[in-house]
Amino acid sequence: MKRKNCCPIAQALGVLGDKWSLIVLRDVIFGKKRHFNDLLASPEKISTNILANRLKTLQEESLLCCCVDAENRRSKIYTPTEKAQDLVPILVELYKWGEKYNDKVDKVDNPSQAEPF
Amino acid sequence: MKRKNCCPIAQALGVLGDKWSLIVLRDVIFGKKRHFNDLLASPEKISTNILANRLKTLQEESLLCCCVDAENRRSKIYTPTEKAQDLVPILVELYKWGEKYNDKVDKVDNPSQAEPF
DNA sequence: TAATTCACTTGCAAATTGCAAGCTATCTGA
DNA sequence: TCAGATAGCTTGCAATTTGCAAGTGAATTA
Repeated sequence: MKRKNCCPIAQALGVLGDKWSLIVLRDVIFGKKRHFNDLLASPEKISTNILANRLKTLQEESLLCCCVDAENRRSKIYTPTEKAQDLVPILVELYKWGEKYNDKVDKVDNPSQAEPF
Repeated sequence: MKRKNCCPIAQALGVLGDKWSLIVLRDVIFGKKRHFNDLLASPEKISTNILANRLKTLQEESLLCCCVDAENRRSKIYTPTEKAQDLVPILVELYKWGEKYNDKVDKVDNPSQAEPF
């Protein structure tokens, strides 16, 4: 979704306004997850093709950088850029809003998954 | 996208994490747009079926309420709830991030559309 | 060297989006 | 009063995106 000549909100949403980008960034920024399989393991259950695609586009948007693990060359390390770190206030506000309004969704049904993420 | 038993960020994104919901809410909250055709006219060019669908789901999520205009009964008035007003900090942070990182996208090509939204 | 692991890729079905046209109830002007 | 015009949708259909399962190839470990 290209959004030229738009307000900054629409421009931000052009990069972040999909189902998965902010979930991946949450895990990289707060969860300190660095590997493909770490990111796959989050409770939202992203599928492998979507994750691979999101990692690609997030690199194209300069939100993640990727390097090969020096000690295990089949493993790649994804790290957030400063541009991604600057998403922290957005993620914090999303957290606060989600906590205020959506946090009563069947906590009881499966308490074993009650951890934040 | 139902996101039970998830962190508040994922729960918030379950409601807001699509291409259009936050654009519509931006126009209702900041643009003070109240009618279907006002919302259709935003520069992002949402189509009628998507707008109708979003207005429906945003009502189901208690983010908008809808009433008939007393003076023009074919017209409906959509107003943001308190739950929607509480999205202001999220929209502000999105604005700031979008302004910082994505605001250099061809301003020159069409300066007539340089207004925020 | 055989099995395992990591990071994907592929194929395909289902869901969502986008575009254009049409529809119904209300309203406005002659 | 009655022929447009207008507001808010709905419908049909093609294109794009998502989701699931299975498979691939290089690197690593047993």
